[in-house]
Order: sequence, then C-alpha cells, then structure tokens
Amino acid sequence: MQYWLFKTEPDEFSINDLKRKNNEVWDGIRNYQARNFLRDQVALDDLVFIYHSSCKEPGIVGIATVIKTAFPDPSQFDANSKYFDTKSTLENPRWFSVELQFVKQLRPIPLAKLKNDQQLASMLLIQKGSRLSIQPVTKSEWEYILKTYS
DNA sequence: GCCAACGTTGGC
DNA sequence: GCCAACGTTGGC
Repeated sequence: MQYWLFKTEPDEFSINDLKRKNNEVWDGIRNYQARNFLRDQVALDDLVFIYHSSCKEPGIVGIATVIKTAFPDPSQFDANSKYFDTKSTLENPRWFSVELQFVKQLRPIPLAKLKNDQQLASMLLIQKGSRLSIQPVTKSEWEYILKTYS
C-alpha cells in the first residue's frame, strides 16, 4: 500500500466534484516527474490525499483511492482540450492518467497548519519551491496527518 | 496581482 | 551541453 498527494485547483475540479461524480480520470498532468509517478508507481488501491491548490485556503480536503492504473491520458489526443499535445501519438503517448474513486471528505487541513508542524518538516509538500502535483506521502506522514488533524 | 522557484525551449 | 529567455506553479 502506497500513499500519495494529488493537487487540484478547486475552480477546475474540487473534492466536491469528486464526491458528486464518485470516479474521475485524473488527466492534464503535464510535468515529467509527476508523469513518471503516475505511469510507473501509482498502484491499484493506493490511497490519495486530495489537495486544493491556488485557492483561498490551500490544504488537504479529502481522500481517494486508485481504481485504475496508468493509461494514456485521453486529453493529449483531443484537439479541443487545453491539454492537447501535438507531440503525442497513439503509439508513443507522452502523458498518463489514473482513475480515482472518492473515499471521504475531510475537514480541510490547511497548508498553514502542516507547515507549522515540526513532525512534518520533511514532507515534500512543505519543501520550499516544491510544485510537484503528484507526490508520494510516507506511511508515517499519512497516519500522523490523519491522527492529528482529522 | 506579485513574485520566487521551478521547468522547458531553443540558439549556439 | 550551456544558459538566457520564457512559461508555469502556487502561496501570499
């Protein structure tokens, strides 16, 4: 069992959208490091913190689970999508998606609280300048955050 | 809206 | 392979 944190802008797709739809193809990831995690490491039944970024109160807002592992991100082939990529081909796709299923909503855990917590000082999310939109969370970080903040 | 910290592109 | 210029992320 592995743990992850996926960022999303709530104006684009929020935890409430995931709750309402139940399942969601996580598309539009256009960063190679994040792509590599999606393609190579995210596994069935892994658990994911859903994180709201670029919003009034950034933070962890819910939990999801992986119900489908890596497949080519459909949006890269869609000329009408803002994620369309002319350099991608069906034979050699550049970008990958996984599919998530809603598990639960959390009382929002603000980034400000996580940043102030010495126990989480080494968490990737807290590292200065870490813009990674798909990032691993350690088992101890996962358990500590849930125990302490939910 | 500002801007620091990245990431990507492309000329050389 | 270097690096300047440009684009993006994301907290504040």
